[in-house]
Amino acid sequence: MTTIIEVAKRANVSPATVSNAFNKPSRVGKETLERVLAVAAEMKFQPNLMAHGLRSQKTGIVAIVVSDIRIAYTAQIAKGAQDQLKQAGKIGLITNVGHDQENIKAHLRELRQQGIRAFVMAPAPYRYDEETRELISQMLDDGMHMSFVSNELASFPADVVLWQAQEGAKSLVQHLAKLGHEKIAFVRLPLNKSTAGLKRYLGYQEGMHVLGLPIRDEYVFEGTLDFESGVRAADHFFRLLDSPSAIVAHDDLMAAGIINRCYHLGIRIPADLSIVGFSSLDMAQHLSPALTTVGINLEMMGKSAAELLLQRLNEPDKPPQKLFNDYELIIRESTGPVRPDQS
Amino acid sequence: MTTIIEVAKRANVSPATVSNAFNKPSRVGKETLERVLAVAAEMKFQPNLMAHGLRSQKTGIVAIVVSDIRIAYTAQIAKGAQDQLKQAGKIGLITNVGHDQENIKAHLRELRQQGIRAFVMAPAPYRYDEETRELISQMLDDGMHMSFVSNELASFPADVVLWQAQEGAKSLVQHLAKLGHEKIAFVRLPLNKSTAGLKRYLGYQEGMHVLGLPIRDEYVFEGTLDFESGVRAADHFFRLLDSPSAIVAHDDLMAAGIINRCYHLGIRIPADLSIVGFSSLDMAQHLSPALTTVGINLEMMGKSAAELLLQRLNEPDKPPQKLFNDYELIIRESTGPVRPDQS
DNA sequence: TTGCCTAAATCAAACGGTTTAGGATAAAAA
DNA sequence: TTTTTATCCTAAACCGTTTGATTTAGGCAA
Repeated sequence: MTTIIEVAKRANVSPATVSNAFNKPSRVGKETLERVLAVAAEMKFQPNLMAHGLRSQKTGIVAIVVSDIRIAYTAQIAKGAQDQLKQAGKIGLITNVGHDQENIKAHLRELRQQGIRAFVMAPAPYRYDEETRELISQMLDDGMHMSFVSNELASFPADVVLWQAQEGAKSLVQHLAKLGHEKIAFVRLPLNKSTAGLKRYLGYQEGMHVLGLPIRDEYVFEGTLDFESGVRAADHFFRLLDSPSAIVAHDDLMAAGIINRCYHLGIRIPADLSIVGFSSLDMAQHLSPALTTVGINLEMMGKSAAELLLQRLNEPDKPPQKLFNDYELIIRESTGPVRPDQS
Repeated sequence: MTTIIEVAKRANVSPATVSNAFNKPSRVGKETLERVLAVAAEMKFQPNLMAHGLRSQKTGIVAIVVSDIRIAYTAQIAKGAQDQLKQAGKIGLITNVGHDQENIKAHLRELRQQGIRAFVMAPAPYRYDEETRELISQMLDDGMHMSFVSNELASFPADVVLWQAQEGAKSLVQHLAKLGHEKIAFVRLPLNKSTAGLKRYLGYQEGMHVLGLPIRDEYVFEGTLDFESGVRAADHFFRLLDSPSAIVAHDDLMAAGIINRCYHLGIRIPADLSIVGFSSLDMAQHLSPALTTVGINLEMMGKSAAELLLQRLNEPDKPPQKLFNDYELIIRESTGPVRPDQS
């Protein structure tokens, strides 16, 4: 383990100068700077994280706070953020806080206690409650830096990366319309429960409106974010006298549930019914049929969030930014032209 | 931020005693110990990780080294390990090293340089090459502690947690046999590429042997660990004059590929064909049909690995342990009785 | 020459714990 | 009573950096 002192000796300078060479290059003469850096590189010197953190009260560790790393959605964001941080010489500590609010707060407080001052937060698919938001707000006031990957938290005075969920939903509807569908149903989340849920539903509404199609009450089913909801939604729709020819599901997982129900009922996709979802699952492409979906490059979103954070660390007083990532309509097997007798 | 000094003052002892109370309780009188601990708890004292690490050269940080956190298999193990470590007051740093061997080595070296001395390693689904194994070997010699979640690394003198892959494969074959299947095919990985691949194949062989069923060359297809291989395997089997009535796939992802091919060919599952896989995907349950599979509690495996590591940290000279986790046969929708004309 | 200013490099004191060596006290042994 | 031993506790050094204060060395004007 080469320390700063050894480097200093070898370069004929004091440890302080070596430190400055790394942290405040401007304070060091050009000549010396080069020499020190060269020696450090040669000796493969890497500043000790502990010592650095202890003294400077800045850890170089950025916490990537996620709700459930087991979910592909989350994992991709986390990976993207971690990669980006690593590239900037920082360590991204992926922290799994679950969705119990007490637990979340305890985690955040512990991280703060440990001197971690920078956070990438990706709460989805869960949400933070009022108290937790209060804590976050406090932390921001205390000078911590945070960058959110979430629609929910867009109101905080911090950097946020999100995507045009509403536009995405609209483009799904338009894709279906182009295939001749008019009886398009939607499986949504409770509107007051999730901003993402609302956005997607509004997009559906808007899409239908633009096309001059009516939104029928019985074509909107409200469920929760799971497979089972898809199954129930399917049952609901098929029980209608005039059942839809296409279904937009709030999430891939719900779409998978619908597909499963169709499988059991012998309903052919896309011959009898078209289905689309919103990309959360890597697996969507491996379903049978493979799911048409609106995809977001989650890894890129993680990267962006980390990048915003890094910028902020350098320039703390920059006004908060909102970054919109592009979505992409991924057409796969689950959508096809409407059956003539259905339209 | 309450420091050890404040606690010391409040408890009328020296900082050293507080430190001892936490780290070497036996060195402290019963009376004092209780008082100190009580005061510490009351003040919500948490030792500063940096300071602790700096002085003691033990970080309290355990690196959880995975190849790709985006894969559900990996994420579950990582989560389990992290939870367990957290419970023991340590921080589990999930580190995504990818599968480029140079990168892996660089990562490991960096972690070492940072004073991290304890590792949970879960390389799957990738492997470490000879050079990387050499480095790991060195690190073990240098006194680092490692705990592996992998069949591949069972030969190292370190703790390993694995599962009875061979038995699992056998139980799949037996399940199919009980349903009347005799023409059972297998999709395997190249045998020299992965220990897991070999184990599962051997289990298939053994299962067939016990049942007195022949293993036909044309019923064994060799592929790689992806969806596409499943598709190709399906095509191969269906081209046979006497095609199998059941397929065992090395992995759920391959099984998903087979299912997809059947979907397109109009082959009904399980009426015409039964399919089973090995649990790697959370999504297996969301396929249509839901996949019968051999499941392992990956989170538990992660927990176990962390637990072994923690034990070793306390007792460095314990002989290395191998821990076998139980598997579970999860019967879902993709298997059913053989068609009379098929047997 | 003297004085003043600036830039570059150094010094020494933290940061918040752990560890080592040793001091005080009390109990046990001589 | 004195010496030894064991038990608790403490003072001070130390881990590897950073950081304000301080020194040193030049450059330039007066």
